[in-house]
Amino acid sequence: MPELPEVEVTRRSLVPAVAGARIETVRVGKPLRWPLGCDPVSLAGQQILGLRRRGKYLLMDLSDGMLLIHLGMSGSIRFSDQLPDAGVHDHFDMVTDKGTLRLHDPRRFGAVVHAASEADAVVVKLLGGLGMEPLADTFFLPLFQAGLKSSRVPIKTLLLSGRVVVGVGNIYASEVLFLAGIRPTTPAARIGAERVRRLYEAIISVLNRAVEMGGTTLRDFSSADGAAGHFQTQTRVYGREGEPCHACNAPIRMLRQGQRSTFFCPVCQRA
DNA sequence: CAGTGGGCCTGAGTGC
DNA sequence: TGCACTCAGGCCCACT
Repeated sequence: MPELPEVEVTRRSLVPAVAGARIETVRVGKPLRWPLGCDPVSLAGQQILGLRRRGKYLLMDLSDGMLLIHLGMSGSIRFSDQLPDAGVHDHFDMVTDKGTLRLHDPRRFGAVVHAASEADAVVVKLLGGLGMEPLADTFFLPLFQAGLKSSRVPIKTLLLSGRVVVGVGNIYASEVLFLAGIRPTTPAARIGAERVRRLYEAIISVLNRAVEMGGTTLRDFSSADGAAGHFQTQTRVYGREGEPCHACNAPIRMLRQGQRSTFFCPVCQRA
């Protein structure tokens, strides 16, 4: 589910709830992708100082150390002072004096990982290879251009890898390539400067708009206060195989790249 | 070194 | 109704 917009929507809905809260107890359920890396009891008494985001990771700053939270494919976070008893897919509960933060994740590709500090080896391992933040003012076109130039991988695959720019997942990758008029299979290095610029701008505008619309809710994503997103009504190509392109009426096509489906318009995306 | 594919999990949907 | 199979929003890691 969660690509950058969904994680950012989660972060924004969570900040007012958790900022300054004091942790009382932590309960972990079934194993997630990685172990927590600390005794849950050691988190009790700590204060939540802030909640940042890096790519699709949420970074929760504590009075001593931090937590890296990833939603994987099926994760979502709720925060409330009156949650029901934990269900079979609720694998992390953090009770604070302001309410309970709960990670719900049926597929358990998500994770909550403790790090002693930003310099902790686990932070380097998980965040070290990440590309530029597309919604930050550090997302520079020349660097983006250089990143594409140095790779012969299909552009869709490169976007998904997060090595050049982070946060563009399977839905938004198809969408931004459509807006830029680029075929998903085109080797990144072979895209002309003008189309690279259009792609750069499409990434910024699509992700921003998705955040404004509360993210994409295909199945069960919701923000921390339970609100569903609406961007799924805006997708031009994703999930529309066989349906007419909104721009030219040609049927949208689907193909597989690295076990992930890609949607594109064969007419609008020629280069 | 760059690039590819397997695997981690569960649930929903499809076709027989 | 049941079973086998495919697919789903991500990403690390072993391999070529």
